[in-house]
Order: sequence, then structure tokens, then C-alpha cells
Amino acid sequence: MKNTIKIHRVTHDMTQEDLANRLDVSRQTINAIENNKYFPSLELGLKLARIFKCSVEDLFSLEV
Amino acid sequence: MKNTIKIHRVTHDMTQEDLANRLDVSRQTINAIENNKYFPSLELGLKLARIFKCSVEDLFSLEV
DNA sequence: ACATAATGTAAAATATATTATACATAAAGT
DNA sequence: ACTTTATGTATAATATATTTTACATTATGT
Repeated sequence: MKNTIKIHRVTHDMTQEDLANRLDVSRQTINAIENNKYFPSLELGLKLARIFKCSVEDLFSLEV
Repeated sequence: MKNTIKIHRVTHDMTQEDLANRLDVSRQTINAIENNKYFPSLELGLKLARIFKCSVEDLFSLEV
């Protein structure tokens, strides 16, 4: 599974901390997701899509 | 968070066990998700959307 | 009524996501 | 060069998803 969080975040001119605050999660969580340490929860995925005004599938894909 | 898994599953004429097998998870996992015991992982959410040929947002929504 | 299939549910165990804290490095501004 | 901001990383602790096993209940078919 890969994701495009970092691209969207930078496009939206946000730091990892900015994004973490908007989502009410820790900065480490954002960092870990961007660096593929683990996959976020479905709830976080939906919230991220909402913030970036795109679909969950735009952010995450199953294919490696 | 609510979901429409059961509706899609029944529409596709599958039992909880059928779906569990296709996803390679236990039947209890499907049952728990349908009955809102917990939210599935993002990976499961993406796989469910793929099976039902719809978007993750069609299956799960953040609103209560 | 009986048998079978499908579903609901529960408790303990395991896997994984997330937090907290902390420190190291890189980038940017002055 | 110095300071500040942003990012990468590590470890231990906590929260949550998932499995396993098992049994109860509901629906369906005969």
C-alpha cells in the first residue's frame, strides 16, 4: 500500500504538525504514515480525504 | 461512523462467510463491522470497495 | 417438528495503529 | 555561523482491530 499524503500536504502548504493538529493526532502519526511505517485507520483516511477534498482512493492504493 | 456493508453484501448475494473468505478475514470481523462494533482497517475498507465496485466513501461515512 | 444454514455474541489472545517522550538531522532565515 | 523550524527516527506504553473458539439465536427448507 502506498499513499500520496505528503504530496497533498505540501500542496496545501501544511507542515506535518499543522496536519496533525487538524486531525487531532500526533505529528509522529503523520510522519509514520508518510514514510509508510504503517497504514492509518479508516477513520483517519476518511478525515484526510475530507481535508484534501479528494477521495480515499486518491490518497491510498492497495497496490505496492 | 456508519457503513453500508450489509446492504452491499446482500445485494451481491453473499453470506458473511462468503465475504470473509473473499477478504481473507474471519466471519466475526465482517459481523462486527456490520454491527458497528469497531471500524475496519483502511486496507479492509479499500478491499471492500474493490469487491463491491464502489468508493470507500460509498461504504463508510464519518457522520453518525 | 426437525435439520441446516446464517447470524449474533462473548471472552481471551494476538497484531497493529497511535501516543508520548526524546533526540538527531536537515532546511530556512537572519 | 547561529537560531529556529521542519522532519526523521527510536523505544516503550496504550488503544484498537482482528482472530480463535465456542455457543446461542434466528431464518430457511423439507
